[in-house]
Amino acid sequence: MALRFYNTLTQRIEEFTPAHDNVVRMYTCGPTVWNFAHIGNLRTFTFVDILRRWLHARGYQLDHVMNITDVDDRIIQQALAAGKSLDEFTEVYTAAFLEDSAALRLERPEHLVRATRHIQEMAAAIQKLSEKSYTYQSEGSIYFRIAKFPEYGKLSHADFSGIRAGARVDTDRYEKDNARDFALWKAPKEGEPSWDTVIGRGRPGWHIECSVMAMKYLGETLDIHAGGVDLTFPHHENEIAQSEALTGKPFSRFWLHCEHLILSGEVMSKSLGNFLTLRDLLGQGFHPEAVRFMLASVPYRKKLNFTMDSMRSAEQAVERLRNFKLRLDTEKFSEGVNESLLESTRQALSRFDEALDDDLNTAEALAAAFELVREANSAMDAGEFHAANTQPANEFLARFDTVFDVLRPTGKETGIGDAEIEALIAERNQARQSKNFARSDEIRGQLHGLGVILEDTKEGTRWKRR
RNA sequence: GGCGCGGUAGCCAAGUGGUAAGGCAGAGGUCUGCAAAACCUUUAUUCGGGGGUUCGAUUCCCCCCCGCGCCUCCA
Repeated sequence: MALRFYNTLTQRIEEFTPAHDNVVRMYTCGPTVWNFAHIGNLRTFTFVDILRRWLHARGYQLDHVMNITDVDDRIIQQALAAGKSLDEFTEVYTAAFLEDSAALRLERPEHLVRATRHIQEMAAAIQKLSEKSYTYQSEGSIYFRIAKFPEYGKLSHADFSGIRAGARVDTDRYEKDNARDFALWKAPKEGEPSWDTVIGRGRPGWHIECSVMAMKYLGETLDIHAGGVDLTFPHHENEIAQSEALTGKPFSRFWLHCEHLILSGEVMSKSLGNFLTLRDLLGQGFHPEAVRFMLASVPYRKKLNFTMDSMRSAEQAVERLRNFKLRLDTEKFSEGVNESLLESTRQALSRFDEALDDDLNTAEALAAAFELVREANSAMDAGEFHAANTQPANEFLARFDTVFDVLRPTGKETGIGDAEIEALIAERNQARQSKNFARSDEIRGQLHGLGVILEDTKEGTRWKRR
């Protein structure tokens, strides 16, 4: 079956192909750089990465824009409190975000764009919306009038026609005609950053940046727009309203939303104070690949229940896969081929592909991988894994790793080179021969301290870094 | 109240109208100088509860219970 995704817009699973040629035009909402990203944020970015990689594996080229929101209320507030300029302040967290992304092996989008570098374009877009009478001014700010956009609500599937301010909507705070109207442009305030533009001095509202930057780099209709579920409303709904009011064309054909990461029964969030950063986990000794595995292993439309156990579990699971790879690379297999295993390998591959085609079912894809690992291990144990089975197995792992990318350990400065390790192992084996177990255990312990783990097998000692 | 998601073994978690994937942990075993590491085997008569449809439901329908999210800044 073909590649298909659940589209929030239609609430259905739909077959996906790009609208034009072979290029997928995709926009995903990136971080607001006012703090470190927590692993809930990173889950969404990992989902985007898996999406990218799978589209790529399926033969598509990518033209992907991710924004960095570097101006909004929280940022301004924090920067002010820190006594820093907006740029000085956001630079720190932008760099941190890029570091985290690199640690998690998230592919870099073709365009990583910053809101503050597109202020004039936003102003121009707002001006155009005003010319089309989609806006009104109030106390120096400019609002989008949703009553002018009848399709408002089509993404979140809510009916906003019977307009009534909800009990929890603070109607006093803004001078708005309708509680759901949203700010396109905010009046300048003393001590806050603002820009001079064709529509006057001020700063942009949150939603306009995505519409403007998406269309600037990708055109009026995107193939895919993705982000976290909590952005569905109002952010993405507002993006649709603005963009489609502007162009009269559908803003995006597909809308994909990643579910939340849950910690102790609640959504991980800064405001609840129950958040963990990647740095926290790495500080506890977890490997970045294990974090990546943990985040990728639960299909994106399911809530991910985070526990320290799930972290340890991920760590072990990655190790199991690597051990298999190590065996494949180091053991000597007799000539010939195990036909039945060859067939299993083929089946594992098609099961893997089919799973990811099915709205990125990563759990199912992993099951295909682990089942093959077990079968191949059993064959190896029984001496029924033959030389000609090596390449197909390696090809499977290569396919697996183009998406999951966890097999290669993140290089650490262990302070010991391969040759040195080999030499110590040779010395240890001599010591073992002469029953000098004190010395052999000493070497084992020494290497262990350097993150090198020895495995004594029938075929001799092999080692791996951990 | 509106919209949406979910409740499957100790934990995480797939899945299908035809009799429960996978990972971790646990138990047993193989290997080993001892270990470690690794590998293998094993672990839910049962899928929140109650009805219904069906030859057959965890999977479809109805009701109920529980948890969560969005509806306000939020990945």
